[in-house]
Amino acid sequence: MDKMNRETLMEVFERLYSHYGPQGWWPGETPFEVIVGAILTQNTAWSNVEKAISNLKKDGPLTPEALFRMDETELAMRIRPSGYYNVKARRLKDFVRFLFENYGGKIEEMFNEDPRILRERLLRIRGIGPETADSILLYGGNIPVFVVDAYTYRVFNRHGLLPEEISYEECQKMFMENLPKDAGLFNEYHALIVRVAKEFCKKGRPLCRGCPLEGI
DNA sequence: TGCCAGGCCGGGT
DNA sequence: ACCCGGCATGGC
Repeated sequence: MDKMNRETLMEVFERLYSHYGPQGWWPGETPFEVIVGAILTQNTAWSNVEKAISNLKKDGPLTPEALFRMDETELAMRIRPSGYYNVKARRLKDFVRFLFENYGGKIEEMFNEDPRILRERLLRIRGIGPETADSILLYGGNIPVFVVDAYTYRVFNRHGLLPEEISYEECQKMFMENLPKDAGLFNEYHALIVRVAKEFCKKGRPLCRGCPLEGI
């Protein structure tokens, strides 16, 4: 079951990359927009997040200041298409408050923080768990941390590369200890996993005919 | 028409 | 340390 090693991990990447090419993640114009998207996409289809972000930009650029000023109820109404809009409005407000209290509302200043410390602090914000924190670090700050998500488990488990019962941290460690610490690589790798999962690794479909990882 | 989507929290064992 | 219900919209 667990035949994970450096060679396999790189082989998976090579296959996906040569099949799909670069994915150009994260979809978002600014690091702040990436962070907003990371929170809004929790257990939610990206197409819904796009509508929400579009609503947020309706009358002005999407900046920390704009969200800081916006009434939470108004914010909730705007992000309604992304689902869980009440909890997500609070999560966005909590993050922005954190940003202003600690880094003067400046995203660049936040990413000047030691990544290890920053991850810990992000995790203490309500509504930011391991995946969201790591997405913020990697796709917002270009910091080399590997993002693990439901697709990662499903793809690797279905191809017999990883045991089902494995924690987020363990799974992340597996990737990071066996791959060069390269933000560009981690960026593409995660995006490619999402891509192949959407096409060949849907829930309740054990067979993946034509999957680029077939027979690995 | 139900199931699913790039999670996370809080309360209960 | 896990387990589970709750949170909610839009697409297929």
